[in-house]
Amino acid sequence: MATIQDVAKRAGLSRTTVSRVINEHPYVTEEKKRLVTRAMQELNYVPNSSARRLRRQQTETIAVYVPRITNPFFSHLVEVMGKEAAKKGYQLILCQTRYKKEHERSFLELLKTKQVDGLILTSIENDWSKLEPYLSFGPIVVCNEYSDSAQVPSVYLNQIEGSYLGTKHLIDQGYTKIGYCTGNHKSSRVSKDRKIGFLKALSDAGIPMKEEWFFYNAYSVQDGFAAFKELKKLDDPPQAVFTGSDEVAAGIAKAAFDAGWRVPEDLAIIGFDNQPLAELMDLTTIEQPIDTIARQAMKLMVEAIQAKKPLKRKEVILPFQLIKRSST
Amino acid sequence: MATIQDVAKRAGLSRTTVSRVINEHPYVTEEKKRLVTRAMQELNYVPNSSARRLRRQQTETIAVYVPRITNPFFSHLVEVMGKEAAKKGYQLILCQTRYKKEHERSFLELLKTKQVDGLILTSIENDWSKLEPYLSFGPIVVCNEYSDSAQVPSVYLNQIEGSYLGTKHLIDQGYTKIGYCTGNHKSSRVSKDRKIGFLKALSDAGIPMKEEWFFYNAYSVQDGFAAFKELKKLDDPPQAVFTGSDEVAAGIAKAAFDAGWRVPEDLAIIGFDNQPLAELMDLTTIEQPIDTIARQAMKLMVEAIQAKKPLKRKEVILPFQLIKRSST
DNA sequence: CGAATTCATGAAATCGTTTTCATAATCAGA
DNA sequence: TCTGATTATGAAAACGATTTCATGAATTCG
Repeated sequence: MATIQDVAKRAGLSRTTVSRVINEHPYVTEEKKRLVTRAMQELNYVPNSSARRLRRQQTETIAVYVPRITNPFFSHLVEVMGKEAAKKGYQLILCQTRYKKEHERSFLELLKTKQVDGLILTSIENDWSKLEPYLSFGPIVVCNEYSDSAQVPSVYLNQIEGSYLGTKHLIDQGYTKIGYCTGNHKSSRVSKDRKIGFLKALSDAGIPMKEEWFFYNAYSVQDGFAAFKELKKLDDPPQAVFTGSDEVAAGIAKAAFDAGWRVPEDLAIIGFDNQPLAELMDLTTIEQPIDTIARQAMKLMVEAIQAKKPLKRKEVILPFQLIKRSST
Repeated sequence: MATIQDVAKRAGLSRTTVSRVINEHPYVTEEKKRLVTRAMQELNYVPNSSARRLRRQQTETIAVYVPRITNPFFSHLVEVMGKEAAKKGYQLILCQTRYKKEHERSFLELLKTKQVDGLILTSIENDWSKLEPYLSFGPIVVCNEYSDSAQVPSVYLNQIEGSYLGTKHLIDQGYTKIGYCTGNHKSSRVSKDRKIGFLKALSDAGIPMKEEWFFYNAYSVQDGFAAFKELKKLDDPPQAVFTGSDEVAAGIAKAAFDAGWRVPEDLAIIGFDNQPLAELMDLTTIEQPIDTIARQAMKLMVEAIQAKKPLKRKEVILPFQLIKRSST
């Protein structure tokens, strides 16, 4: 492998000048520039990024935390972030926390050991107090998930409004017995807020809720199947169900259909995210502007890295949209 | 940020000894080991990975190329690879080529500039001759996609067999007018082989094909909708259709259903991949052992990196499985 | 014309590790 | 007790870039 020294020798110049050409510094004559460029080509030279990283103290790499990349919501988020990052000359390191505190923490070392310039968190497993100390090693941007105590920029949606919107829609359609089927992850602010919004919509309308209409730990299509199985057994089942994702909604819809129930006559269902699957299954759902979230978060991150200023708390709150289809 | 020098000073020892403790070299007394460990803790020291990379000439990072991470087939692949990589102490850099030659090429620089130890390609856009030269910079493993000329390990499935299996199934069910709806990407060996297998199954059974029953450039649910629209217009439409993905199959099934067609009576449909969506829509499909592919590819990659021997051509060919559901 | 800028280049320091080499101390065997 | 291996440690080189500093040439300005 050719080094900058080899190029310098071949061009009959110093390392410094070669470096200047590479980094487009001023004060290099056209003639030397040509000499250097030619030498680089002849030697098939490329700067060694480890050396550059060490000297520059930056890596041009950003870590993105997601629970699991197979979750379409997160893969969509990552797709857009990857595109944006590439545009701005950054690489993306993918960190799957798999909903585990330990995994999340283990990836934090990336920032500490200077393997990445910053962290984008799309989910938070640990208490913020556990993450906070890492801020001294580089910027962190939170996106989708959020935390009141986090003194960093966050791009998110007001999930209270989102679930309120969806629940209100069910109420407006005339349903009064409404179930709730979500992940309900303890450490997740998103989960908590969705529940708050749901309950608020009910109480605003003076509609009662029933403990047995709550189904938790539902993330996948399979979980939707299971939830319907429970629901079906009830003496007094809900007429409609609010879910935390299109997968869960689709699972319930499919299971209901297989059991001979009609949607929405026997059971109305509302999903969340507006994934391709929701269109396929004709599910009413609540759309989150994933592209915008991703782009905003990446923009904030790059700004933070380049400004090298300490990050301040800052909230970018984006709107939801209800997509009405035939399942409600 | 504390450096190894600071630790050495605090412990009253040399950099060398500290380095030995960090890297668990022999010949350090327990006493000094304690001294060093304590100093590291007190200073909250972590080795700087850029420096280590530079000196060691390796990055403990692997690049994975996928067309788009939102494609569930690829996100599943990446999920498993990420898990395996983490287990073995490697990071994953995600490279989305977006089906573009230029993007694919631009990411190749990662290997050249020593930002990653190796490349796993799950799709190939450029001719192998364009990629070949990069082998001198580090190992490349091909996975899912394959190329006859590539002198590297490949983990893949014999797509001729896969599509033959699916098509044969349609024929066995009694269908004689069979359509074909896939991506048909020119540079993709997978595409080519699927078509070969499809045609072979037809010709083995003495069944004719018709040019107007071929639909190309179909990747998404939307493309499935469009394909059905075309299909519906035909005077003599096929009775069954072989597709290249569950998304496309689902799109066709949905469009058919919306148009009042019955599946499979009016149109039988077979998908590919066995994604959750296939179960939801009750689609017969062909399952690819994604977990195994991913694990095998990652295993080969790590071996290649650690052996530091030049890679040889090697083929790992895995079996398909037909999942029969109600769409055929 | 002399002084002050601006332009152009290179030598050497620097980034923070790991590795090689040298050296001293300890231990085992004859 | 001497020899040779083994254990334990540190000084210095190496990894390959960028950046600082110094210096000389060319240009501008009063």
